[in-house]
Amino acid sequence: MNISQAAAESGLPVKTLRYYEDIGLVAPMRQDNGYRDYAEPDLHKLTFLRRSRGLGFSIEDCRVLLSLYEDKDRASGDVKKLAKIHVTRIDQKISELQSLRSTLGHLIASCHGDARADCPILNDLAGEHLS
Amino acid sequence: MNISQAAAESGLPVKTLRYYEDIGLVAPMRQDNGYRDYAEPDLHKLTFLRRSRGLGFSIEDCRVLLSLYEDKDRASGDVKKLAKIHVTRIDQKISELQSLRSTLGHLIASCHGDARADCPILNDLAGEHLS
DNA sequence: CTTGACCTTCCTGTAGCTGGAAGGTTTATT
DNA sequence: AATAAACCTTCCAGCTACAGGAAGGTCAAG
Repeated sequence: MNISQAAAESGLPVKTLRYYEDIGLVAPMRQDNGYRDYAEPDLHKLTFLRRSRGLGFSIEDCRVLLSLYEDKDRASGDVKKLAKIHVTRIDQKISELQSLRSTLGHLIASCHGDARADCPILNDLAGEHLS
Repeated sequence: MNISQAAAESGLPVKTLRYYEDIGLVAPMRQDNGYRDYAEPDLHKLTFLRRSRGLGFSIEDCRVLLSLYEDKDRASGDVKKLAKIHVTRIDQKISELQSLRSTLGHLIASCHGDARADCPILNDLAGEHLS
């Protein structure tokens, strides 16, 4: 199967498939003319990657997940551990963003937002309340 | 003032100060020996940048904010508008992350996480429920 | 006079691709 | 058969916002 069809079936861009081969994630066979030839197992791996990337796992996470996926003797505990670490990172990111959102929300609420020059948002960014 | 002291006072790394000069954000004078010479207005701008970056504004956002900050005739509405757009982006990111977190949470809860090979997380990533 | 702490510029690398150039192959149309 | 369109290939550059490090100049202390 040519690269464009593999891209269509996996839901990933053509460029991404070539990139994944470059970094050693999914290396398809080659046809006589040098074109990449994606087989069923390759397609499964690509779909697996699209989904795990979609869940925010890094490429290196995916590399581990993929090896676990292909290792029929792996322990599910290994996978769960990785997923838990990932959830922790996500939770941390969420709370950071919520904190930012709160601060910005207050600043926006305090700014009259008209044609006048006085702006509490800029004043705060400049650290005016400190000097 | 030398770069390392400017870094200490602004709370930004030395590397970042040089970078900000490269991209035309804060360009200090030079001493006779070629060393950068940061003056008060430069320090204010650096602090402004540290704070706005800390609130998650992109460098290009900061460039606009900085020009508004230096424009004594600007309208506070312009600043408010930019801040609101930024809040929208943050809200979107938060809800994406919450959705991810929820999906991952369900997967983790469904995985017994022991030494057995059967793993609902990998099964889901592989799209097994579809085939 | 040397040591160490500064400072300079320049080059490379990070994550995860995306876009484009230059060129070969295959397929469809004329 | 010729040509055009649509594929495919490799390789190189660029994106964000810096960080790390090499090679070399400058300055203050002992």
